[in-house]
This record gives sequence, structure tokens and C-alpha cells, in this order.
Amino acid sequence: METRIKDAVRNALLALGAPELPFAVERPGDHAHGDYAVNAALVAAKVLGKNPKEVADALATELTKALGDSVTRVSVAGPGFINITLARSVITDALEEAHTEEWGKGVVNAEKRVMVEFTDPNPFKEMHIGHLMSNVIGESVARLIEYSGATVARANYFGDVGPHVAKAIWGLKHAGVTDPDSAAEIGKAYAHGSRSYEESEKAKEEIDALNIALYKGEDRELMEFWRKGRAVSLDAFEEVYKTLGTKFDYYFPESEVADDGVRLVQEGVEKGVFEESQGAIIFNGEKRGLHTLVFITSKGTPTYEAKELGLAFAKEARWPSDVSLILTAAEQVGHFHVALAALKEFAHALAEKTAHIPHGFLRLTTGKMSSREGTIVTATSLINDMVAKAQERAQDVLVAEQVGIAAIKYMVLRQAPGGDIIFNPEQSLSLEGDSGPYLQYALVRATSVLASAEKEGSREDAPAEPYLIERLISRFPEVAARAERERSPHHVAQYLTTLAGEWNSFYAQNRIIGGEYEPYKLFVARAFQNTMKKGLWLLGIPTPEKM
RNA sequence: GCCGCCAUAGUUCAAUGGAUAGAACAAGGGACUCCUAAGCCCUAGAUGUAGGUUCGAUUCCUACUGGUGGCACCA
Repeated sequence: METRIKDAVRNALLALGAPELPFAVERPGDHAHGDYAVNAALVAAKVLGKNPKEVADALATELTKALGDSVTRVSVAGPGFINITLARSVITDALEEAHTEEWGKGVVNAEKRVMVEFTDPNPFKEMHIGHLMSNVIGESVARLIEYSGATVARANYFGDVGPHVAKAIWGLKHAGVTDPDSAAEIGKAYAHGSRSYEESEKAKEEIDALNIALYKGEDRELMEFWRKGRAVSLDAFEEVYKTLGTKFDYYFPESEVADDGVRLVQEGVEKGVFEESQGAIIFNGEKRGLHTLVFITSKGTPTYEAKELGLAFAKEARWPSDVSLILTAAEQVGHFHVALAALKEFAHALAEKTAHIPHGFLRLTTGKMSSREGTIVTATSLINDMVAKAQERAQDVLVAEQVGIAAIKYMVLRQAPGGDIIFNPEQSLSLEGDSGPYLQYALVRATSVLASAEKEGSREDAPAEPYLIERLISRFPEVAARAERERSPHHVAQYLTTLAGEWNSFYAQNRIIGGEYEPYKLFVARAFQNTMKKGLWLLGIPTPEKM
């Protein structure tokens, strides 16, 4: 419909002698303004040297002719907006579509293969709420892209080598652990090792030596210990993914891309991309207005940046893609600029299709989180707390888990992904108002009504004036498309909250079963139910049957 | 010091350069003998400061103030 209106406006402008103008067809915030608003008259007025109102009147006449039966009203309002109200039948048609499995699905990316990397927790450290945030946003972005028709692969990159591992292993050995069997124990050992690294010269030397030994991989006993610890951490991560509803297609351990990273950097030195400085190999970013960063340390170990290069190639080898997205916290923005600039020097196409999507931090009102100081909030503890809170009102454990997860995910997805979330455990994880459970509750009510109805829904015998909820439902495909385009799930979250609010109003003001227009209201309820289900799926929020 | 991001109601967040700046929480008030009250209805309350561009600026530009992140061997 939007396309039809755009075409009609374009033709009308042509008729008025003002072609090729950048106008907008938008959804007005106020429903009194109709279903669509066009600002073309305001834009064209200047070019034509006429009063915007006159231009609007002329355009409105043209549009009325062009759109015919599909609109009931085309009017001029305000400074020269043209408001368009759709015909009853067009709205009903949209609702019928809203009953289908394909509702809201797009085709814009039908031929594309997109890899999305997210979560990225490091074994030997605990998964904290920062990783949780990455997972929640990443999963939703992946689903949005899938919904736009693309084939998506979810990737998880994790640091199973590097100084933090040496610190954790050193800590475990110092605590006399021979057989690590809990992620929490390893996390504590990491905190101890990390503190010692800064406080004790001796510990620092031992940890550095361990780090190099781990890269070499020649000490069999050490490697066996490393493998055990790694497995314990990774198993714990899988538990969390399962709870959250993410299934990764590909895993990229740093240990498997590190060697390639080193090789690539060494080749790059010959090509003049990298240079030696103070025993290390660096990328001189200053020439390009970026930072200069170390890619290979003076001890010969690759840094994060070098591994990033190896990773890019590894991904391409495992699953060739058209677009490769990487979600991480915003603190890494500078590093990605440098890493991608370096990659561009010798793998132009690969660098071009790779994009870094930064997200903000979960910021505690109680002070900064530090794994070194043991003040981190783990993903597991947050989930457990929230589920326990939901349990107070829930009918069973399964529902409590679904509600708890919804509360957490919604808290993350309700706002634009780039910004920090000010996390106050008391207030942020609300079960009421602007919250995940609010959406679930609206859905459950619709499900409940549909289950207890004895009649079938029908599109026949509709009231002449569509209910507000109908107009909202019809917008869903546009919302999903915009959220995908901007890679911002919050558009879906905002929309669903408005939709749920309108449904709740409708529910409070109308008797559905046994009321006037019962079959049509059931038809509306079914469309709402399906839209809410699809929308919640896009956010990765579970859909309970009852609450 | 240099570079980036941010600043909207008491609080936490929205608003492709457009119409009366939307929600939620907190505050105050209300309805309900009816399909789930994690709900509904009503009231009050906001664009950091100073300029600029524009028919029109929360949105774009400049400066300032405040916050936050990054800046060579962590990831």
C-alpha cells in the first residue's frame, strides 16, 4: 500500500510540474490524521513557488483519483500535509493476512547470506550481564535479518587463549585445584590470578610464562588441564544459551585463529601494511587518523587485533557470506576501526562486507563491575533472581522462567542498542507497565478469549469504522522491516508495547464473547494474537499459554 | 592532552527535518455483579546553555557546560 501511495504521489507531482522531489510517506503519530501522511506539498511548494496549501489541494485531488476505492478520505491539514485514510476493505484484507504464518516476513534480503557474531564470552571467566546484553541484542538482530528473507548463521567467538587464561590457570594451581569442575570456581581463580598479576612481580613472571607455554601447546599436562577447564566453562555457557533461546551454528575459538592471525600479520609486514617498533609488530593508524595498535607483542604472541584478522578469514572459509556482522560492546569501536582498516589493506572485499555493531553497557547503579575485583553480576545470577521474582506470581516454574526471561530481554531491547542501560535491579526488571511480561500478558488474554469462544471468527459483518487496534496490527510488516534496516530491535519492542496497550484498551471496552460483532472481534483477536506472537519471536521473548 | 559517543518529565526510555514532543515507573484521582487486575480510565509534569542553517530543528552545523568510552604489547 505504501508503495502504491508513493507511486501515486510521484505521478501527481509530475502532473504538477515538480518531478523527482524527496518526499516522505509516513505513519502519523496521531490516529486522527489517518493511516498515512504525505509531506510532498511542503517540499514541492518551494520549487513551484506556490502556497503549500494550494499545492496540497491540487495533489489531494490527484491522489483521490489515483487511489480510488482503497481510500475513504484524502484531506489537507496543518501546514500542508495530505492525510490519507484507508478504506475498510483494505484494513480487513491486512487483518486477514495477519492470520498467516508469513505475516510480516520480507523478501528484501532473500538472496543474502548473513553471519552474525555475538555474545562472545571468554572461557575461564564467567559470563556476565554484558555478555547477556550482547546475546539478547544479537539474537534479536539475527531473527530480524532472518525475517527479512536472508539465510543467517549465528557465530560465537571466544578467547580460549590469552593472558586471562594464564591468569585463571595460575589461580587454580595456586588454590590447589587439580580437577576444575565449576565455572564459578574458575571465575574466582581468574580474579585471584588477575589481582596477583598486578600486585606481585613473581606472579606476573609466572603468568607470562604460562601464557607463552599455552600458545606453544607443548606441555601435555598443562594442555590437559586447559582442555578440562575450557570444557567446564563452555558447558556452563551452553546452559545459559539454552535458557535464553539461542543456538549457535559456528564456534570460533581464538586458539584456532591465532596462528592464522600471526601468519597474516607477518605477510603484511612484507607488504608494508605492518611495521616493527620496539620489538613488537604494529599497525600505524596515525597515518589514517586512527590509533596505532600492537598486533604482535614483543614476546611473539598475537593480540586481539591480529586474531581478529585470522577470524575474518576463518569465518569466510567455514561459511561464505555476503554480510558479516560483529556485535560487541561500544568500548571496542576504536579497535575495530583499526582492525578493519588493516584488513582492508590486504583483503578489501572481506573488510568491506564486515560491519561492527556496538552496543552500550549494562551499567550498575551500585558502581562499576569488575571481574578482577569479583564485583561482576553473572548472567546466571541475574536470570535466577528474575525467575525467582516472577515465581512469586506465576502458576508454575515454566511460566516463571518465561516471564523472567521476558523481563530481562525487554529491559535490554526497549531502548536503542547503542546506549548504556542504567541497571537498577529494583526498578529495571519490572513485571508491570512498560515491560516484557506486559506483552506476554496481553497475548495470554487473547489466547484465553479465543480458547473459550464457541463461535468461529469471521471477516464478514465488520463494523463500518475499523477499531484502532486493527490499524495498528496492519503496520507490523513495516515495523519489522524498519527494525531490520536499522538493526534496532527496539522499534519492534516499542511497537508491541503500543499494540499491547491498544489491545488491553479494546479488551476492557468491548465485550468480545457474546458481544456485538462477535465473529469479527474474534477475527481481530486472532490477528492480534498472531502479530504479538511473531513480534515476540523477533525479540526472542518466549510466548506463554497462560499466566 | 587528543579522538569518539551521550544530554528530553522527579526517574528510566521513545520520537525517517514536520502537525498538540510519546510511554512507563513514581505522585494524585477514578471505574468494574462482564471473556485473566502482571489489566483499564483520568490529572499533573520535559527538549543542558548560546548562536547558526531551514517555510519548519529534540533531530543538521559551531562553541560552551556536564557525563561517559578509547588512546602501544588485555580482550
